[in-house]
Amino acid sequence: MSGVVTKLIHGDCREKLKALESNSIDLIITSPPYADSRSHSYGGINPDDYVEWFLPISAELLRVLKPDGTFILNIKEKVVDGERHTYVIELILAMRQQGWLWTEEMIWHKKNCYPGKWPNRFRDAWERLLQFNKNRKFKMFQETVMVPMGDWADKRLKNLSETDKVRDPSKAGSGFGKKVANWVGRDKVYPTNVLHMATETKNKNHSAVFPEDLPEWFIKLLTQEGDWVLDPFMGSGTTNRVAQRMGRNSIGIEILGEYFNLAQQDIRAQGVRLFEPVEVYESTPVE
Amino acid sequence: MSGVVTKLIHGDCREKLKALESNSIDLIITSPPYADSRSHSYGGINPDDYVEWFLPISAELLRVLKPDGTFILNIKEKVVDGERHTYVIELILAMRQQGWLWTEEMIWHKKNCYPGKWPNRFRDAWERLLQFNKNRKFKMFQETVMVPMGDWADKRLKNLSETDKVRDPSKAGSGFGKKVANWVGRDKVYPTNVLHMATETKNKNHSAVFPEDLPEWFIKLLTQEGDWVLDPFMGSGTTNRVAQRMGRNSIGIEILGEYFNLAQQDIRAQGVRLFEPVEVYESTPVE
DNA sequence: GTTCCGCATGAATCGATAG
DNA sequence: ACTATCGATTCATGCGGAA
Repeated sequence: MSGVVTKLIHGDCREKLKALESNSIDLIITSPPYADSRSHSYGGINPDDYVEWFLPISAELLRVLKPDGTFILNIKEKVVDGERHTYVIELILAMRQQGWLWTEEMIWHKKNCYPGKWPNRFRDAWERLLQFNKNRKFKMFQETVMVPMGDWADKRLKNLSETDKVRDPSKAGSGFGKKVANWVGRDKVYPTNVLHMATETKNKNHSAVFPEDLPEWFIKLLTQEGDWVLDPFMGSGTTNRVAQRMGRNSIGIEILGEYFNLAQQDIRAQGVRLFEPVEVYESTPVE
Repeated sequence: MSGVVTKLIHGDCREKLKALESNSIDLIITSPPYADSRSHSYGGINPDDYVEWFLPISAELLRVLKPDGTFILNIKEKVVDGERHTYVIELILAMRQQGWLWTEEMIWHKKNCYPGKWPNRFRDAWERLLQFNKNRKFKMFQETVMVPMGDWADKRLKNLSETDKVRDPSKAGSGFGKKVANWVGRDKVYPTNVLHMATETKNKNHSAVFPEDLPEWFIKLLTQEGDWVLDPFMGSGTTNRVAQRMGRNSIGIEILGEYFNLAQQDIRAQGVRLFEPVEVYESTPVE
């Protein structure tokens, strides 16, 4: 049985990333501190300085990612002076200058978003899941995240008409045609780029409420067993805990001792439960 | 009874907007041709030229909008060379330079999105609904779009991903039940900034499938009866038809004679049905 | 009149082939 | 090498006709 390595690093990712090997990571997935939040850890980055702050980090991430790997960045801009701040879209432009490809923007629809009422806006129920790559070709295992077909399929596919059995080109000349017969016996369809996931309600004393479903979905989609996953803003270790459970090696970096200890504790405990050889590396203990 | 004015203008909005009075419009809502589409009308704007093409138009829109009015821009970037193109986010930055405030970005989740399978991306199930304002203070009537509890619960349940229901029924079930308890006695809730609406597939001879629900939602939220609504890219007149039905005056501009005639026909017919005085202005007839 | 069921339709994208 | 065209793939919805 292959052992799973979960490496936890305590420190500032701006420093610690430099020690990682180039082209060694299959998937980077992280939810960095949004501007002006978690002010106790990374010093409360001013929205206007956010791009400048993040670029050195994304440069290191570009270096450590394998050519066919993927970087998933979960982020959302804050409201500043009644406007959505532009640091996220500016970051996208700057990262492209850096060499990243902006492959896709998926939506995390938060089904149970934070309650509240404001006079001129509604509750914010979504966050960006920005997908960046080093190359147009990258690893993706779509069949691992297929979902059950909608209810319509039962009735629709019960008995097929003649046109269903052949390829029926669209009348509108869009070049689109359908062959319904291909769908018979299929019970699953590919998902879309809108993910419906509730936020985690169990309070982990971590400001970012990253549900386990989220890293799990991307780890399934973008890695195989034995691959390497990195979260440079580990927090309480959700990504690494999921990766360990799924047989992926992972690295997590966290600056705050409080979170680092929490993550280390959880992941060690899970390693024991999993009955499989798990090595937990760690840097100097934190008190 | 107050008459509703629906003014339809045939021509290029880059020209026709100049004739409109400054500070006269309460709500602008439009879905401009996306880059490289509708090539037969606006000449198929190249993605790289999109910002440059749109800025003169948004400048006019800024002029005609009332200080407390709102501009809702429905748009989505294409994939070019395997990447999401950046013209939309560049447009946001450029419009802010022009004097617009980028108040919010809402998501239109298209429940029945275009089918297809590609090796490195999933089906695109969402579009941007960008909200721009001239001032931090603007008109908004939130209570008009409150969702009945039943509806809300129905929609929420429907939008739970199937995997969630299957994977962890107990958790999902209990979470939902708990929430429901909080809503007892309340009959309406505020919506979020994620709108779940299906595209219209009925044959309208118009490529853009703008569901009536979409303008209706924003017209309710951002205008009152007698207010003025503008759609500079009218298409087959969905926005104006809805505005007329809701007792709002409106202006629609369309460059293509085919769509213009379609819109004019529909809106006249509806005016008769509504039993209320409706004036339909039009420019030179199109054959 | 209701419900049921068949079916065309859509702001799509990729890769291969042709000019 | 670079652009233009073409074929392949795919799923939820609302309409309209049938039961």
